[in-house]
Amino acid sequence: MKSKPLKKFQYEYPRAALTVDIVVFALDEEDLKVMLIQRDLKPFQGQWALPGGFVHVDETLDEAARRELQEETGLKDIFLEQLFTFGQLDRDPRERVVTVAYYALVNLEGHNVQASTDARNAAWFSLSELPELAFDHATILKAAHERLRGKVRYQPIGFELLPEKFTLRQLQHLYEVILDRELDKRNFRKKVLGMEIVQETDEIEKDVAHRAARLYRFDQKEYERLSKQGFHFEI
Amino acid sequence: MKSKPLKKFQYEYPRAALTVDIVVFALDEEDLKVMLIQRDLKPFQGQWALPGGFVHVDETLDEAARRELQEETGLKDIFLEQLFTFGQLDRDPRERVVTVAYYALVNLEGHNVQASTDARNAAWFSLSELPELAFDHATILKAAHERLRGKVRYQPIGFELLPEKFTLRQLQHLYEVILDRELDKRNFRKKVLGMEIVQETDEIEKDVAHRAARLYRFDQKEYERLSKQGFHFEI
DNA sequence: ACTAGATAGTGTCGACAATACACTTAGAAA
DNA sequence: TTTCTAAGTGTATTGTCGACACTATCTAGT
Repeated sequence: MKSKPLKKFQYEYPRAALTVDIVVFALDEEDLKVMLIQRDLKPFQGQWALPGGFVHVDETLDEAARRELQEETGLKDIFLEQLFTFGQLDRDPRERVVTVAYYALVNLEGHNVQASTDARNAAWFSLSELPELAFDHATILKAAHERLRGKVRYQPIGFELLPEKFTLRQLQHLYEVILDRELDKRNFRKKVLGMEIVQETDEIEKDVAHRAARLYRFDQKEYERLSKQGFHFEI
Repeated sequence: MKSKPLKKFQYEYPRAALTVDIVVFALDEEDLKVMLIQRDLKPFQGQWALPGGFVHVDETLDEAARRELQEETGLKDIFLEQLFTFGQLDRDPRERVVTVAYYALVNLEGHNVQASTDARNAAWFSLSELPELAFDHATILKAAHERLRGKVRYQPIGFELLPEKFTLRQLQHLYEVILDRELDKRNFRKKVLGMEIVQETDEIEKDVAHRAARLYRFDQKEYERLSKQGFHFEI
């Protein structure tokens, strides 16, 4: 049996533990997905939870979030943004734990999650078919979803959910899924192509059983240039 | 001399200290103001800083923010919202301190700050005439200012900066100061009165050396009712 | 070779919202 | 009574949003 470690870090007043939790969104043909981890330790053993863990004392919050994400899901170099900090007293049954929640956006094609993590433990869930979640993770997930819905309309973060080259149909589908309403194809194209941040490529999609659509690319540089001139993205 | 307290709270791993800091905004005739506290302890002794302090292990983050606000400035029952959590490694020279930043909005007429705090220590500063700030508080203040500018346009939080009854001129002035641009009087009135959340009272302003303007009141109930029906506030 | 099936791609019109713009009215002070 | 200051009010123009339907292109199947 492993001996109990010494508790050698001492403070004058009790301190909350600090964690990060990450809501990772991805998109497939049907739906918005979120990545969950099945817990193998108590509490909530066996239940699904957001990826996350304790913040080390020598790393920033962003670093902690990226580290945990890579350790638990294999994902790295993805869009990651702080969401909110949750500090309810009873959110962890063991002791006082404050968690800084993040949300991340990833395109499924570019990042193979299965290859880099234990497949028994990590899985994508459709937002409409969530299992019961550990801790207050359902609350966190809901907040992340609301943030995404709100933010996607006036900041071009949605592109993070798509491969580098995408069709306008994919882009429209993305907004339809996140905003949960149908959009008019012609009006959508008019609007997107009217902004000069979506760049036509000379490629078309492949392996489709119908007329192939043109591929476009998001022009980050141009977006930043226009933003400085007061341009305001909006869908 | 006071004896050194015992360090009786022990943990297996080192823990960051957790604080809250609050950016309190108010508005006067000219300008947007922020409340600062002059520090009487090291580090940054004598320098100006945001009100704030350590989170107790038995209180939520919101509770900590409200408690610190009342202790240090006397302000209570005011609009308060979480802003962002700052976790740079070197933001406090003593040790690792993570701070959950809040911003607050207060109307100067309704809350007498001077009466309830040590006047040597707390003061309002115009955003254009800030002193050098302790820690990373300049960064936090900037983030709060940006959040306010962004949020005031699509959520009716600006009213928190005005007295219960206000003239449309005051309301317009508020938006002009926060958004930092001039607005057209007729268009502004048309828009505000067109939304049904600003309620005419039968009073007019007093003690002005010109024609007195009508006073209006923000109708929170009506706003909530309309919001549920999909109404979207926007200035 | 032809057909069926599926999605790509395209323009106009009407409704409503945003903007620009100037004079009269009311009250206080001199 | 005059002057000063801000309150209060309407219209015309321009720009944006939303509704709406057909032809073009490619693949797969017969």
